[in-house]
Amino acid sequence: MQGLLAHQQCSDCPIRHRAVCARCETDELAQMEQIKYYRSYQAGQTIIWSGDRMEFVGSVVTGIATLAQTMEDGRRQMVGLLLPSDFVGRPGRDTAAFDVTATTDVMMCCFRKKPFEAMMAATPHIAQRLLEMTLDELDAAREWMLLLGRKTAREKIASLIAIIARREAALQVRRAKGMLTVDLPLTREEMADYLGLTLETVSRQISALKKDGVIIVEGNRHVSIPDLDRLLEEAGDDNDGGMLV
Amino acid sequence: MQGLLAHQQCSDCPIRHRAVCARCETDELAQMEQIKYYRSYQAGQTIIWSGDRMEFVGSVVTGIATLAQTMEDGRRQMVGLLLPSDFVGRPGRDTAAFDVTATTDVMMCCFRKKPFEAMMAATPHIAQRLLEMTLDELDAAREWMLLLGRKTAREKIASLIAIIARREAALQVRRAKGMLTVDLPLTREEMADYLGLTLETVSRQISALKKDGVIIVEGNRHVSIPDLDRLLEEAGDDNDGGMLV
DNA sequence: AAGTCTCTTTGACGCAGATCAAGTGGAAAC
DNA sequence: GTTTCCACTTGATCTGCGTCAAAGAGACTT
Repeated sequence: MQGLLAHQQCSDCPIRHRAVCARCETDELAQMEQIKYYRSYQAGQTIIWSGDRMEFVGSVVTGIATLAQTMEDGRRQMVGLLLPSDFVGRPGRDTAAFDVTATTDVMMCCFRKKPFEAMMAATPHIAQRLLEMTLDELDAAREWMLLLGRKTAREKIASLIAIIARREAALQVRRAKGMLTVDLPLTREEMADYLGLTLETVSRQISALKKDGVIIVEGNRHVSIPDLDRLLEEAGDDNDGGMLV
Repeated sequence: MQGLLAHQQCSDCPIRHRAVCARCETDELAQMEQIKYYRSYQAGQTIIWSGDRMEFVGSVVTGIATLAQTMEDGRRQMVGLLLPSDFVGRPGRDTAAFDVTATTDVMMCCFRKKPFEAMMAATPHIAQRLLEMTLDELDAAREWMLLLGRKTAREKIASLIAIIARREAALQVRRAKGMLTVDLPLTREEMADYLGLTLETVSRQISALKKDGVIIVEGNRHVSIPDLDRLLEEAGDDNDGGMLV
Protein backbone atom coordinates (compact mmCIF):
# COMPACT_ATOMS: atom_id res chain seq x y z
CA MET A 1 0.00 0.00 0.00
CA GLN A 2 2.64 2.45 1.06
CA GLY A 3 4.97 1.36 -1.69
CA LEU A 4 2.20 1.98 -4.18
CA LEU A 5 1.32 5.38 -2.80
CA ALA A 6 4.93 6.45 -2.77
CA HIS A 7 5.01 6.39 -6.54
CA GLN A 8 1.52 7.64 -7.05
CA GLN A 9 0.75 10.54 -9.31
CA CYS A 10 -0.89 13.55 -7.67
CA SER A 11 -3.65 13.23 -10.22
CA ASP A 12 -4.62 9.87 -8.68
CA CYS A 13 -4.32 11.08 -5.12
CA PRO A 14 -7.36 10.38 -2.92
CA ILE A 15 -7.21 13.87 -1.40
CA ARG A 16 -6.45 15.67 -4.63
CA HIS A 17 -9.59 17.80 -4.47
CA ARG A 18 -9.72 18.58 -0.78
CA ALA A 19 -6.13 19.16 0.30
CA VAL A 20 -3.97 22.25 0.15
CA CYS A 21 -3.29 21.49 -3.52
CA ALA A 22 -6.98 21.35 -4.42
CA ARG A 23 -6.97 24.52 -6.50
CA CYS A 24 -3.74 23.84 -8.32
CA GLU A 25 -3.69 23.68 -12.10
CA THR A 26 -1.99 20.79 -13.87
CA ASP A 27 1.32 22.61 -14.21
CA GLU A 28 1.29 23.74 -10.59
CA LEU A 29 0.57 20.20 -9.53
CA ALA A 30 3.56 19.01 -11.51
CA GLN A 31 5.71 21.40 -9.51
CA MET A 32 4.27 20.16 -6.23
CA GLU A 33 4.96 16.64 -7.38
CA GLN A 34 8.65 17.52 -7.65
CA ILE A 35 9.02 18.52 -4.03
CA LYS A 36 6.69 16.10 -2.30
CA TYR A 37 7.59 12.86 -0.59
CA TYR A 38 5.50 10.32 1.28
CA ARG A 39 6.11 9.22 4.79
CA SER A 40 4.18 6.76 6.90
CA TYR A 41 3.70 6.39 10.61
CA GLN A 42 2.38 3.55 12.74
CA ALA A 43 -0.59 3.87 15.03
CA GLY A 44 0.52 5.45 18.28
CA GLN A 45 3.66 7.00 16.84
CA THR A 46 4.33 10.68 17.41
CA ILE A 47 4.68 12.57 14.15
CA ILE A 48 5.76 15.90 15.61
CA TRP A 49 6.65 16.90 19.17
CA SER A 50 5.58 20.27 20.47
CA GLY A 51 8.58 22.57 20.54
CA ASP A 52 10.44 20.63 17.87
CA ARG A 53 11.89 22.31 14.89
CA MET A 54 9.54 21.62 11.99
CA GLU A 55 11.41 20.57 8.87
CA PHE A 56 8.31 19.78 6.90
CA VAL A 57 4.67 20.55 6.42
CA GLY A 58 2.19 18.29 4.71
CA SER A 59 -1.20 16.70 4.32
CA VAL A 60 -2.71 13.65 5.92
CA VAL A 61 -3.41 11.27 3.02
CA THR A 62 -4.82 8.31 4.89
CA GLY A 63 -5.46 7.57 8.56
CA ILE A 64 -6.24 9.76 11.53
CA ALA A 65 -3.91 11.88 13.61
CA THR A 66 -4.51 14.12 16.61
CA LEU A 67 -3.23 17.53 17.59
CA ALA A 68 -2.75 17.86 21.34
CA GLN A 69 -1.23 19.93 24.08
CA THR A 70 0.11 18.68 27.41
CA MET A 71 0.79 20.49 30.69
CA GLU A 72 3.82 19.63 32.84
CA ASP A 73 1.70 17.67 35.27
CA GLY A 74 0.30 15.53 32.48
CA ARG A 75 -3.07 17.11 31.91
CA ARG A 76 -3.76 16.75 28.24
CA GLN A 77 -6.12 18.45 25.80
CA MET A 78 -6.66 17.50 22.20
CA VAL A 79 -7.09 20.58 20.08
CA GLY A 80 -7.70 19.05 16.70
CA LEU A 81 -8.49 15.85 14.89
CA LEU A 82 -6.60 15.49 11.61
CA LEU A 83 -8.40 13.59 8.91
CA PRO A 84 -7.37 12.82 5.34
CA SER A 85 -6.73 16.10 3.45
CA ASP A 86 -6.05 18.09 6.63
CA PHE A 87 -2.91 20.13 6.67
CA VAL A 88 -0.16 19.77 9.27
CA GLY A 89 2.35 22.45 10.11
CA ARG A 90 2.52 26.15 9.82
CA PRO A 91 4.32 28.01 7.07
CA GLY A 92 6.20 30.94 8.54
CA ARG A 93 6.90 29.40 11.93
CA ASP A 94 9.68 27.00 12.67
CA THR A 95 8.82 25.29 15.92
CA ALA A 96 5.73 23.17 16.37
CA ALA A 97 3.20 24.44 18.91
CA PHE A 98 1.43 21.10 19.45
CA ASP A 99 2.07 17.39 19.49
CA VAL A 100 0.88 15.53 16.41
CA THR A 101 0.24 11.84 17.01
CA ALA A 102 -0.90 9.08 14.69
CA THR A 103 -4.08 7.47 16.07
CA THR A 104 -4.27 4.91 13.28
CA ASP A 105 -1.55 4.13 10.77
CA VAL A 106 -1.02 7.36 8.89
CA MET A 107 0.35 8.24 5.50
CA MET A 108 1.49 11.82 5.04
CA CYS A 109 2.31 13.73 1.89
CA CYS A 110 5.19 15.95 3.02
CA PHE A 111 7.00 18.97 1.69
CA ARG A 112 10.19 20.34 3.12
CA LYS A 113 9.25 23.64 4.64
CA LYS A 114 11.49 26.01 2.69
CA PRO A 115 10.57 24.79 -0.79
CA PHE A 116 6.92 24.75 0.19
CA GLU A 117 7.06 28.31 1.43
CA ALA A 118 8.74 29.36 -1.76
CA MET A 119 6.06 27.65 -3.81
CA MET A 120 3.36 29.21 -1.72
CA ALA A 121 4.74 32.67 -2.35
CA ALA A 122 4.79 31.99 -6.07
CA THR A 123 1.48 30.17 -6.32
CA PRO A 124 -1.57 32.07 -5.06
CA HIS A 125 -3.75 29.01 -5.53
CA ILE A 126 -1.96 27.29 -2.68
CA ALA A 127 -2.15 30.23 -0.29
CA GLN A 128 -5.82 30.74 -1.18
CA ARG A 129 -6.71 27.15 -0.45
CA LEU A 130 -4.70 27.14 2.75
CA LEU A 131 -6.49 30.29 3.88
CA GLU A 132 -9.83 28.67 3.21
CA MET A 133 -8.84 25.55 5.14
CA THR A 134 -7.45 27.58 8.03
CA LEU A 135 -10.63 29.65 8.28
CA ASP A 136 -12.65 26.43 8.43
CA GLU A 137 -10.41 25.08 11.16
CA LEU A 138 -10.74 28.30 13.11
CA ASP A 139 -14.51 28.08 12.95
CA ALA A 140 -14.35 24.47 14.10
CA ALA A 141 -12.00 25.38 16.95
CA ARG A 142 -14.45 28.05 18.09
CA GLU A 143 -17.35 25.63 18.00
CA TRP A 144 -15.25 23.36 20.13
CA MET A 145 -14.59 26.16 22.61
CA LEU A 146 -18.33 26.36 23.27
CA LEU A 147 -18.37 22.64 23.90
CA LEU A 148 -15.40 22.75 26.26
CA GLY A 149 -16.55 25.80 28.16
CA ARG A 150 -20.26 25.32 28.52
CA LYS A 151 -21.57 21.87 27.68
CA THR A 152 -22.30 19.11 30.18
CA ALA A 153 -20.57 15.74 29.95
CA ARG A 154 -23.64 14.18 28.33
CA GLU A 155 -23.87 16.98 25.77
CA LYS A 156 -20.18 16.66 25.04
CA ILE A 157 -20.46 12.96 24.26
CA ALA A 158 -23.57 13.48 22.15
CA SER A 159 -21.81 16.29 20.28
CA LEU A 160 -18.78 14.16 19.53
CA ILE A 161 -20.85 11.29 18.21
CA ALA A 162 -22.98 13.71 16.19
CA ILE A 163 -19.91 15.28 14.62
CA ILE A 164 -18.44 11.96 13.66
CA ALA A 165 -21.81 10.77 12.37
CA ARG A 166 -22.25 13.92 10.32
CA ARG A 167 -18.92 13.37 8.69
CA GLU A 168 -19.67 9.72 7.94
CA ALA A 169 -23.02 10.70 6.53
CA ALA A 170 -21.32 13.16 4.21
CA LEU A 171 -18.86 10.56 2.95
CA GLN A 172 -20.69 7.28 2.77
CA VAL A 173 -23.28 7.30 0.03
CA ARG A 174 -26.44 7.17 2.02
CA ARG A 175 -26.89 3.50 2.68
CA ALA A 176 -30.44 2.82 1.61
CA LYS A 177 -32.41 4.18 4.58
CA GLY A 178 -30.36 2.08 6.95
CA MET A 179 -29.76 3.41 10.42
CA LEU A 180 -26.86 5.83 10.60
CA THR A 181 -23.82 3.96 11.84
CA VAL A 182 -20.36 5.06 12.88
CA ASP A 183 -17.11 3.57 14.08
CA LEU A 184 -15.50 5.74 16.71
CA PRO A 185 -11.93 6.33 15.64
CA LEU A 186 -10.86 7.08 19.22
CA THR A 187 -10.38 5.19 22.47
CA ARG A 188 -12.29 6.33 25.56
CA GLU A 189 -9.20 8.06 26.78
CA GLU A 190 -8.72 9.93 23.51
CA MET A 191 -12.35 11.00 23.61
CA ALA A 192 -11.79 12.22 27.15
CA ASP A 193 -8.76 14.21 26.03
CA TYR A 194 -10.79 15.71 23.26
CA LEU A 195 -13.80 16.58 25.38
CA GLY A 196 -12.05 17.82 28.50
CA LEU A 197 -13.35 14.91 30.60
CA THR A 198 -11.95 11.81 32.28
CA LEU A 199 -12.21 8.43 30.61
CA GLU A 200 -14.50 7.20 33.38
CA THR A 201 -16.97 9.99 32.73
CA VAL A 202 -16.85 9.27 29.00
CA SER A 203 -17.62 5.63 29.67
CA ARG A 204 -20.46 6.46 32.05
CA GLN A 205 -22.10 8.93 29.69
CA ILE A 206 -21.90 6.54 26.76
CA SER A 207 -23.58 3.93 28.94
CA ALA A 208 -26.24 6.46 29.91
CA LEU A 209 -26.98 7.43 26.30
CA LYS A 210 -27.17 3.73 25.47
CA LYS A 211 -29.56 3.04 28.35
CA ASP A 212 -31.77 5.93 27.22
CA GLY A 213 -31.91 4.58 23.67
CA VAL A 214 -30.19 7.56 22.09
CA ILE A 215 -27.47 5.32 20.68
CA ILE A 216 -26.99 1.60 20.19
CA VAL A 217 -23.52 0.32 21.01
CA GLU A 218 -22.00 -2.89 19.69
CA GLY A 219 -18.55 -3.75 20.93
CA ASN A 220 -16.48 -0.81 22.07
CA ARG A 221 -16.27 1.20 18.92
CA HIS A 222 -19.38 0.61 16.86
CA VAL A 223 -22.32 2.96 17.37
CA SER A 224 -25.70 3.15 15.64
CA ILE A 225 -28.00 6.14 15.78
CA PRO A 226 -31.71 5.37 15.51
CA ASP A 227 -32.75 9.02 15.55
CA LEU A 228 -30.24 11.68 14.56
CA ASP A 229 -32.53 14.55 15.61
CA ARG A 230 -32.75 13.08 19.09
CA LEU A 231 -28.98 12.88 19.26
CA LEU A 232 -28.61 16.48 18.09
CA GLU A 233 -31.09 17.54 20.74
CA GLU A 234 -28.99 15.80 23.38
CA ALA A 235 -25.95 17.59 22.00
CA GLY A 236 -27.55 20.95 22.73
CA ASP A 237 -27.00 22.18 19.19
CA ASP A 238 -30.00 24.08 18.00
CA ASN A 239 -28.44 25.12 14.75
CA ASP A 240 -27.11 22.55 12.37
CA GLY A 241 -23.61 23.96 12.58
CA GLY A 242 -20.70 22.33 14.30
CA MET A 243 -18.58 20.46 11.86
CA LEU A 244 -15.25 19.14 12.88
CA VAL A 245 -11.85 20.31 11.63
CA MET B 1 -12.39 61.70 17.04
CA GLN B 2 -14.63 59.75 14.76
CA GLY B 3 -15.03 62.68 12.42
CA LEU B 4 -11.30 62.94 12.19
CA LEU B 5 -10.77 59.25 11.62
CA ALA B 6 -13.41 59.15 8.96
CA HIS B 7 -11.25 61.30 6.73
CA GLN B 8 -7.97 59.84 7.75
CA GLN B 9 -5.48 58.61 5.23
CA CYS B 10 -4.56 54.93 5.48
CA SER B 11 -0.96 56.03 5.79
CA ASP B 12 -1.78 57.69 9.12
CA CYS B 13 -3.87 54.78 10.37
CA PRO B 14 -2.91 53.49 13.82
CA ILE B 15 -3.22 49.90 12.69
CA ARG B 16 -1.55 50.38 9.33
CA HIS B 17 1.24 47.93 10.07
CA ARG B 18 -0.66 45.22 11.90
CA ALA B 19 -4.01 44.92 10.12
CA VAL B 20 -4.97 42.96 7.05
CA CYS B 21 -3.52 45.76 4.91
CA ALA B 22 -0.10 45.59 6.60
CA ARG B 23 1.74 44.18 3.61
CA CYS B 24 0.11 46.44 1.02
CA GLU B 25 2.27 48.67 -1.15
CA THR B 26 1.39 52.32 -1.59
CA ASP B 27 -0.65 51.73 -4.73
CA GLU B 28 -2.51 48.80 -3.20
CA LEU B 29 -3.26 50.91 -0.19
CA ALA B 30 -4.69 53.58 -2.43
CA GLN B 31 -7.08 50.99 -3.85
CA MET B 32 -8.11 49.87 -0.38
CA GLU B 33 -8.69 53.48 0.50
CA GLN B 34 -11.25 53.69 -2.29
CA ILE B 35 -13.46 50.95 -0.94
CA LYS B 36 -13.10 51.46 2.79
CA TYR B 37 -15.47 53.30 5.08
CA TYR B 38 -15.45 53.88 8.82
CA ARG B 39 -18.21 52.93 11.13
CA SER B 40 -18.46 53.35 14.88
CA TYR B 41 -20.35 51.47 17.55
CA GLN B 42 -21.16 52.32 21.15
CA ALA B 43 -20.10 50.17 24.06
CA GLY B 44 -22.58 47.33 24.44
CA GLN B 45 -23.85 47.53 20.90
CA THR B 46 -23.97 44.38 18.78
CA ILE B 47 -21.93 44.74 15.62
CA ILE B 48 -22.95 41.48 13.98
CA TRP B 49 -25.52 38.88 15.01
CA SER B 50 -24.77 35.21 14.53
CA GLY B 51 -26.70 33.93 11.53
CA ASP B 52 -26.99 37.37 9.95
CA ARG B 53 -26.02 37.98 6.41
CA MET B 54 -22.61 39.66 6.45
CA GLU B 55 -22.44 42.60 4.11
CA PHE B 56 -19.03 43.69 5.20
CA VAL B 57 -15.75 42.60 6.63
CA GLY B 58 -13.26 44.87 8.31
CA SER B 59 -10.71 45.67 10.97
CA VAL B 60 -11.10 46.92 14.50
CA VAL B 61 -9.33 50.31 14.51
CA THR B 62 -9.93 51.36 18.12
CA GLY B 63 -11.72 49.77 21.05
CA ILE B 64 -12.43 46.21 22.04
CA ALA B 65 -15.04 43.81 20.72
CA THR B 66 -15.89 40.23 21.59
CA LEU B 67 -16.75 37.20 19.51
CA ALA B 68 -19.26 34.96 21.25
CA GLN B 69 -21.64 32.08 20.82
CA THR B 70 -24.89 31.49 22.68
CA MET B 71 -26.98 28.35 23.22
CA GLU B 72 -30.78 28.47 23.21
CA ASP B 73 -30.95 28.24 26.98
CA GLY B 74 -28.66 31.24 27.34
CA ARG B 75 -25.35 29.58 28.08
CA ARG B 76 -22.74 31.79 26.51
CA GLN B 77 -19.12 31.30 25.53
CA MET B 78 -16.77 33.96 24.27
CA VAL B 79 -14.56 32.55 21.54
CA GLY B 80 -12.42 35.57 20.77
CA LEU B 81 -11.39 38.99 21.95
CA LEU B 82 -11.02 41.47 19.13
CA LEU B 83 -8.39 44.15 19.64
CA PRO B 84 -7.27 46.95 17.34
CA SER B 85 -6.01 45.49 14.05
CA ASP B 86 -7.99 42.26 14.41
CA PHE B 87 -10.06 41.24 11.44
CA VAL B 88 -13.80 40.66 11.56
CA GLY B 89 -15.72 38.54 9.10
CA ARG B 90 -14.91 35.74 6.77
CA PRO B 91 -14.37 36.16 3.06
CA GLY B 92 -16.09 33.39 1.18
CA ARG B 93 -18.91 32.88 3.64
CA ASP B 94 -22.02 34.95 3.78
CA THR B 95 -23.62 34.38 7.14
CA ALA B 96 -21.90 35.18 10.40
CA ALA B 97 -21.15 32.22 12.67
CA PHE B 98 -20.76 34.24 15.88
CA ASP B 99 -22.05 37.35 17.59
CA VAL B 100 -19.69 40.31 17.52
CA THR B 101 -20.31 42.83 20.30
CA ALA B 102 -18.60 46.10 21.15
CA THR B 103 -17.27 45.98 24.71
CA THR B 104 -15.99 49.54 24.62
CA ASP B 105 -16.80 52.14 21.98
CA VAL B 106 -15.44 50.69 18.77
CA MET B 107 -14.34 52.14 15.46
CA MET B 108 -14.24 49.76 12.54
CA CYS B 109 -12.63 50.14 9.14
CA CYS B 110 -15.11 48.34 6.89
CA PHE B 111 -15.12 47.00 3.36
CA ARG B 112 -18.19 45.76 1.57
CA LYS B 113 -17.66 42.05 1.19
CA LYS B 114 -17.80 41.71 -2.60
CA PRO B 115 -15.30 44.45 -3.45
CA PHE B 116 -13.01 43.17 -0.70
CA GLU B 117 -13.12 39.63 -2.04
CA ALA B 118 -12.37 40.93 -5.50
CA MET B 119 -9.42 42.89 -4.19
CA MET B 120 -8.20 39.90 -2.25
CA ALA B 121 -8.21 37.75 -5.35
CA ALA B 122 -6.21 40.39 -7.20
CA THR B 123 -3.82 41.29 -4.39
CA PRO B 124 -1.80 38.42 -2.93
CA HIS B 125 -0.44 40.69 -0.21
CA ILE B 126 -3.85 40.87 1.38
CA ALA B 127 -4.49 37.13 1.28
CA GLN B 128 -1.01 36.46 2.60
CA ARG B 129 -1.46 38.77 5.55
CA LEU B 130 -4.92 37.41 6.27
CA LEU B 131 -3.55 33.88 6.25
CA GLU B 132 -0.86 34.87 8.71
CA MET B 133 -3.40 36.51 11.00
CA THR B 134 -5.77 33.56 10.75
CA LEU B 135 -3.01 31.10 11.63
CA ASP B 136 -2.16 33.20 14.68
CA GLU B 137 -5.79 33.23 15.73
CA LEU B 138 -6.01 29.48 15.27
CA ASP B 139 -3.01 28.96 17.53
CA ALA B 140 -4.54 31.28 20.11
CA ALA B 141 -7.87 29.45 19.90
CA ARG B 142 -6.09 26.17 20.52
CA GLU B 143 -4.24 27.55 23.52
CA TRP B 144 -7.62 28.63 24.78
CA MET B 145 -9.01 25.13 24.32
CA LEU B 146 -6.43 23.83 26.79
CA LEU B 147 -7.53 26.47 29.25
CA LEU B 148 -11.24 25.67 28.84
CA GLY B 149 -10.82 21.93 28.92
CA ARG B 150 -8.20 21.36 31.57
CA LYS B 151 -7.40 24.32 33.78
CA THR B 152 -8.84 25.00 37.23
CA ALA B 153 -10.77 28.18 37.96
CA ARG B 154 -7.74 29.72 39.68
CA GLU B 155 -5.49 28.86 36.75
CA LYS B 156 -8.02 30.26 34.32
CA ILE B 157 -8.13 33.63 36.09
CA ALA B 158 -4.34 33.76 36.39
CA SER B 159 -4.04 32.91 32.70
CA LEU B 160 -6.44 35.65 31.67
CA ILE B 161 -4.64 38.28 33.71
CA ALA B 162 -1.28 37.05 32.42
CA ILE B 163 -2.46 37.27 28.84
CA ILE B 164 -3.74 40.80 29.27
CA ALA B 165 -0.58 41.79 31.14
CA ARG B 166 1.63 40.32 28.46
CA ARG B 167 -0.14 42.37 25.85
CA GLU B 168 0.12 45.56 27.90
CA ALA B 169 3.78 44.88 28.50
CA ALA B 170 4.33 44.57 24.77
CA LEU B 171 2.60 47.88 24.07
CA GLN B 172 3.45 50.22 26.89
CA VAL B 173 7.07 51.22 26.83
CA ARG B 174 8.35 49.61 29.96
CA ARG B 175 7.55 52.17 32.61
CA ALA B 176 10.79 52.57 34.47
CA LYS B 177 10.86 49.42 36.60
CA GLY B 178 7.39 50.15 37.88
CA MET B 179 5.24 47.20 38.79
CA LEU B 180 3.38 45.75 35.82
CA THR B 181 -0.12 47.16 35.82
CA VAL B 182 -3.21 46.38 33.78
CA ASP B 183 -6.76 47.57 33.42
CA LEU B 184 -9.09 44.68 32.83
CA PRO B 185 -11.15 45.54 29.76
CA LEU B 186 -13.91 43.14 30.79
CA THR B 187 -16.58 42.93 33.47
CA ARG B 188 -16.64 39.92 35.77
CA GLU B 189 -19.44 38.46 33.72
CA GLU B 190 -17.52 38.88 30.48
CA MET B 191 -14.51 37.22 32.07
CA ALA B 192 -16.75 34.36 33.13
CA ASP B 193 -18.06 34.02 29.58
CA TYR B 194 -14.53 33.93 28.30
CA LEU B 195 -13.25 31.41 30.84
CA GLY B 196 -16.21 29.05 30.96
CA LEU B 197 -17.03 29.95 34.57
CA THR B 198 -19.74 31.81 36.47
CA LEU B 199 -19.24 35.39 37.52
CA GLU B 200 -19.31 34.36 41.18
CA THR B 201 -16.42 31.99 40.69
CA VAL B 202 -14.49 34.67 38.84
CA SER B 203 -15.02 37.06 41.73
CA ARG B 204 -14.00 34.48 44.32
CA GLN B 205 -10.82 33.49 42.51
CA ILE B 206 -9.78 37.10 42.00
CA SER B 207 -10.28 37.62 45.72
CA ALA B 208 -8.23 34.51 46.45
CA LEU B 209 -5.33 35.61 44.22
CA LYS B 210 -5.48 39.00 45.89
CA LYS B 211 -5.41 37.46 49.36
CA ASP B 212 -2.42 35.32 48.38
CA GLY B 213 -0.52 38.36 47.14
CA VAL B 214 -0.33 37.21 43.53
CA ILE B 215 -2.12 40.33 42.36
CA ILE B 216 -2.99 43.70 43.89
CA VAL B 217 -6.45 44.96 43.05
CA GLU B 218 -7.53 48.60 43.22
CA GLY B 219 -11.14 49.30 42.39
CA ASN B 220 -12.81 46.74 40.20
CA ARG B 221 -10.74 46.93 37.09
CA HIS B 222 -7.23 47.93 38.05
CA VAL B 223 -4.72 45.14 38.74
CA SER B 224 -1.02 45.28 39.59
CA ILE B 225 1.33 42.34 39.34
CA PRO B 226 4.25 42.34 41.78
CA ASP B 227 5.81 39.18 40.35
CA LEU B 228 4.96 38.09 36.82
CA ASP B 229 6.73 34.75 37.16
CA ARG B 230 4.60 33.94 40.16
CA LEU B 231 1.49 34.77 38.17
CA LEU B 232 2.61 32.60 35.25
CA GLU B 233 3.24 29.76 37.66
CA GLU B 234 -0.30 30.12 38.98
CA ALA B 235 -1.51 30.06 35.38
CA GLY B 236 -0.01 26.62 34.87
CA ASP B 237 1.90 27.73 31.79
CA ASP B 238 5.36 26.27 31.83
CA ASN B 239 6.27 27.54 28.44
CA ASP B 240 6.00 31.22 27.67
CA GLY B 241 3.41 30.62 24.99
CA GLY B 242 -0.20 31.59 25.21
CA MET B 243 -0.83 34.87 23.50
CA LEU B 244 -4.33 35.99 22.91
CA VAL B 245 -5.97 36.50 19.53
C1' DA C 1 -5.81 -23.42 28.60
C1' DA C 2 -3.79 -20.25 31.31
C1' DG C 3 -1.52 -15.79 31.58
C1' DT C 4 -0.80 -11.11 30.30
C1' DC C 5 -2.01 -6.81 28.30
C1' DT C 6 -4.92 -3.14 27.02
C1' DC C 7 -9.28 -1.10 26.94
C1' DT C 8 -13.50 -0.58 29.20
C1' DT C 9 -17.14 -0.59 32.72
C1' DT C 10 -19.02 0.19 37.22
C1' DG C 11 -19.18 1.54 42.15
C1' DA C 12 -18.17 4.56 46.23
C1' DC C 13 -16.82 8.84 47.73
C1' DG C 14 -15.17 13.69 47.76
C1' DC C 15 -14.57 18.22 46.05
C1' DA C 16 -14.42 22.24 42.78
C1' DG C 17 -17.36 25.03 41.02
C1' DA C 18 -22.47 25.99 40.14
C1' DT C 19 -26.59 27.76 42.12
C1' DC C 20 -29.31 30.48 45.11
C1' DA C 21 -29.42 34.37 47.96
C1' DA C 22 -28.10 38.40 50.52
C1' DG C 23 -25.42 42.31 51.02
C1' DT C 24 -21.69 46.16 49.72
C1' DG C 25 -20.04 50.20 47.41
C1' DG C 26 -19.60 53.70 44.04
C1' DA C 27 -21.66 56.61 40.53
C1' DA C 28 -25.38 58.78 38.39
C1' DA C 29 -30.31 60.60 38.86
C1' DC C 30 -33.53 63.20 41.24
C1' DG D 1 -28.98 63.99 50.70
C1' DT D 2 -31.57 60.25 49.22
C1' DT D 3 -32.73 56.94 45.78
C1' DT D 4 -31.71 53.95 42.20
C1' DC D 5 -28.81 51.29 39.62
C1' DC D 6 -25.16 48.41 38.45
C1' DA D 7 -21.11 45.75 39.04
C1' DC D 8 -19.20 43.23 42.40
C1' DT D 9 -18.45 40.36 46.75
C1' DT D 10 -19.43 36.91 49.98
C1' DG D 11 -21.95 33.10 52.22
C1' DA D 12 -24.61 28.64 52.27
C1' DT D 13 -25.80 24.75 49.93
C1' DC D 14 -26.02 21.49 46.14
C1' DT D 15 -24.30 18.59 42.40
C1' DG D 16 -21.72 16.99 38.34
C1' DC D 17 -17.75 15.24 37.53
C1' DG D 18 -13.15 13.74 39.17
C1' DT D 19 -10.65 10.40 41.91
C1' DC D 20 -9.69 6.01 43.64
C1' DA D 21 -10.51 1.23 43.31
C1' DA D 22 -11.96 -3.15 41.52
C1' DA D 23 -13.43 -6.08 38.14
C1' DG D 24 -14.98 -7.60 33.24
C1' DA D 25 -13.86 -8.47 28.28
C1' DG D 26 -11.32 -9.20 24.21
C1' DA D 27 -7.00 -10.10 21.80
C1' DC D 28 -2.44 -11.94 21.75
C1' DT D 29 1.37 -14.85 23.70
C1' DT D 30 3.33 -19.04 25.46
